[in-house]
Amino acid sequence: MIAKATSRPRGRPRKLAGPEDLLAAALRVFSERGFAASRLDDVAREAGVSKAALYLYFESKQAIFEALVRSAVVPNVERLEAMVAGWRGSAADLLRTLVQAIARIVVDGEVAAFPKLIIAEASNFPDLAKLYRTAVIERTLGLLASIVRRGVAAGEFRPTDPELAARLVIAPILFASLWKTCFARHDKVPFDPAPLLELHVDTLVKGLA
Amino acid sequence: MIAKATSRPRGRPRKLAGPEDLLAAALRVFSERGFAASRLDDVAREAGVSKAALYLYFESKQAIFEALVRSAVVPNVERLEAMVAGWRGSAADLLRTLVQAIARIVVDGEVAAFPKLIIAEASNFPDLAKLYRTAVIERTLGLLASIVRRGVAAGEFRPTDPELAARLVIAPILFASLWKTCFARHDKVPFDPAPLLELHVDTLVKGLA
Amino acid sequence: MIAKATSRPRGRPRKLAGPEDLLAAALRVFSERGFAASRLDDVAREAGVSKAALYLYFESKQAIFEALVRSAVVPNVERLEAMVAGWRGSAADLLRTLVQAIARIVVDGEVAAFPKLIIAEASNFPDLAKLYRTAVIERTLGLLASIVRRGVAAGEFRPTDPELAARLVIAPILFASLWKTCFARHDKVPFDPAPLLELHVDTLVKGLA
Amino acid sequence: MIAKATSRPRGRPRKLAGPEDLLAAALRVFSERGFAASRLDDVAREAGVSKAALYLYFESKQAIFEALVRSAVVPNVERLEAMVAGWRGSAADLLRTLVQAIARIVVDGEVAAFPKLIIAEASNFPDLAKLYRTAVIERTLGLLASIVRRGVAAGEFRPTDPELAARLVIAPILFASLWKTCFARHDKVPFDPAPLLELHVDTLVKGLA
DNA sequence: CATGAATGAGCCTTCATTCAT
DNA sequence: TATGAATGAAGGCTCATTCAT
Repeated sequence: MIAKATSRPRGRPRKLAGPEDLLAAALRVFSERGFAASRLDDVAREAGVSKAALYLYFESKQAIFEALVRSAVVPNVERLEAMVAGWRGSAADLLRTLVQAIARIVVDGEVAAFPKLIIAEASNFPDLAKLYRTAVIERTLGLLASIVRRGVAAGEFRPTDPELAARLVIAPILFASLWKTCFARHDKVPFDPAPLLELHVDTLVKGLA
Repeated sequence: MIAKATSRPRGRPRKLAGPEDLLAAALRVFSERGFAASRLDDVAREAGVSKAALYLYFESKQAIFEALVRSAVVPNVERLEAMVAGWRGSAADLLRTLVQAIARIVVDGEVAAFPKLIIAEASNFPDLAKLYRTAVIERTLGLLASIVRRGVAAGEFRPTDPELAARLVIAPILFASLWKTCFARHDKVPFDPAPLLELHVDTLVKGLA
Repeated sequence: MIAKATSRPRGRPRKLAGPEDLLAAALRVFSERGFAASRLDDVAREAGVSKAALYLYFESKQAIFEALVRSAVVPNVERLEAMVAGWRGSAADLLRTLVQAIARIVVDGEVAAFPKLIIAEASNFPDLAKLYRTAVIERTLGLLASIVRRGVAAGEFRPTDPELAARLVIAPILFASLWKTCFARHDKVPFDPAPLLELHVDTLVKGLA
Repeated sequence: MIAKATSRPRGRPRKLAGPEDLLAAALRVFSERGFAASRLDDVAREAGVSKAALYLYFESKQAIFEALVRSAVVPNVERLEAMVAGWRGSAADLLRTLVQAIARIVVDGEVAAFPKLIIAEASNFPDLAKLYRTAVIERTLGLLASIVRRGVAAGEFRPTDPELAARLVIAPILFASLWKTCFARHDKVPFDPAPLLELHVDTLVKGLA
């Protein structure tokens, strides 16, 4: 939901903590309307600033989007990588944990709209697509592949192409994210990704065993 | 091939058979650039027609999109339903066959861009999203759910929520479609969905057993 | 003076003879305000068209300017060249005639504002400056130099660098043009270029003898 | 050198002596880009000062321009007047000397861009044009006219309208200044005003004799 | 005195849509 | 039926100008 700008006393006083507030506003607006359909006016209003103020911190509309990817998405990937690096249990358990962690980010988190955003704008902004692919997708898939590889090495899983398996792991999470951002609005019973992903991990682990 | 269904007088080479050619052009253009970024100029030029001519058959840009969904996607669903209705083999085999059939449509077919298109525009055109959901997604998921149900009833699969399982079936196909339309352009080795989907069915059937 | 758009019945009917009307309007507006300060809104209003209509015929504001140079200035140079080519009298007489002809174009004519325009925008639009220089200035100077050369050869003038002399011929005409477009507005006695240029030719011819 | 007139306390290296440094910066920037295309940001950066600081000394962008005319141009006129007042030689020699003096200012000097600037902005800033005309042009023309008058009175020149003759004197200098600021950039052989002006004075003196 | 931060107004450009023919 | 010509409504971006500090 897009707020009507936090009421501000009056006049000029406005201390912008920095670009972060603007990015937060942009995240909300882009999530709601998509990138192309978002007007900079909307972003500015959402942030409680003038349109021109956006250009104090960003060179263009697209630059805002790119900064958003870097600031809001990439850190999450790093958190996931740290989690995997420190893991000591079985590959299956790690898979389950990771799936839930990713889902918390990409289905329930504030960046839930990103997959949709990137998919929508990939062809119009190839640079952005490449950035997202390199900085987010490939790193996440690599993480998942490494787990599968670990499971295969440990005899937990049957021999399997880890790159393909990684995509199988991601696919239902992506599905859940997209469902939520595109269709959940009209669901009769509210969409709950948890049982879906539980069944997903169950089935996948069993299927890979 | 789109737009070949409506019977045409045969014989006299018309200037314009009707809306079908326009839709075919729109499909090509929308697939290339996305809906929002496609200019009606482009569609008209691709169809070899004046821009104004589009308005002889369609009320608006969005109406073209909607007609496209109806004409290009819905028939595919009907073909799939027919295939399932006539099936006599095992649920697992049907699943495998159906996955391949869906992938042929949605990954290799000319409507491969539709998932991306719908995802991109769902929030801007809620009516369209609802139409696609009702006419395409839910029918396809229902189809898959019925197969799962059949497999469970036959003892082929362990007891499983068929609605959830249906989503698990679809997810990697959707992934493949989106990958192809959004990222495959920059793949170093050309993206081949076949092995991914094979592994998918293998794993899923095993996991559901 | 910029008119308020010739009253037009009402509604949409408008037959633009072509880009010429737009260029004529642009000439008036640019002459009045200069290129940078002219808004496309003004040009459109002056032409009695919508702003968007300008883009049916020209790619950008600058393109309008360039078209203006080509269409409104270059033909004049060609007329001058023809006049010189056909001349049979003395060099001094030709000089006098040519000075008057140039002045009629560049001081009294509708393109009187061009020297000012080009001078004002030369640094902002180097391409345009180069075009004008090549297509107008150098050709005109070359014309004048050829006359001087002819006069020197005929013993009418003392030996003189024709390129330099050509610039001396032009300078007062340019002065008159600029004075008219920049300062004449506030003259107490209306500015009349004729006696100035007469004295100019007299003095110059005598000085070159 | 601009902005060196107002006495400064001597000794303590101040952060900002006052408006002079700002004007010097403005002169450089305006000369480079022209008035309209110069951003106050550029002027401020060139002066090593914040944009807001400009408003401590000047009311508006235009006010900076006006101050520039007064501070950078007018003193030059006064110097010329002093030179003429003290002259004891022939009118022809004075003419020659004065032409060179003016050219040193307006072709080679740091105010070389002023004619172009004034010409470009005359219609947008009529007040400025009037100021320049009164404070610079008319005084300089008056100076030249007085010399011509002197030469006519002394029998050195034939009877001639001194006001017109003054304009003939100025015209090639103006030409040289404009050529340098607008077109010299693309000259194949570097533009040298000296021979042009030498020929100018020679011819003119001979023509007026 | 000096500035960082912010803004309002404006301009070029685009595009879905319409109308006269 | 079909179109060329035209437009209204926006949207991204710029910049002179102004406060609070």
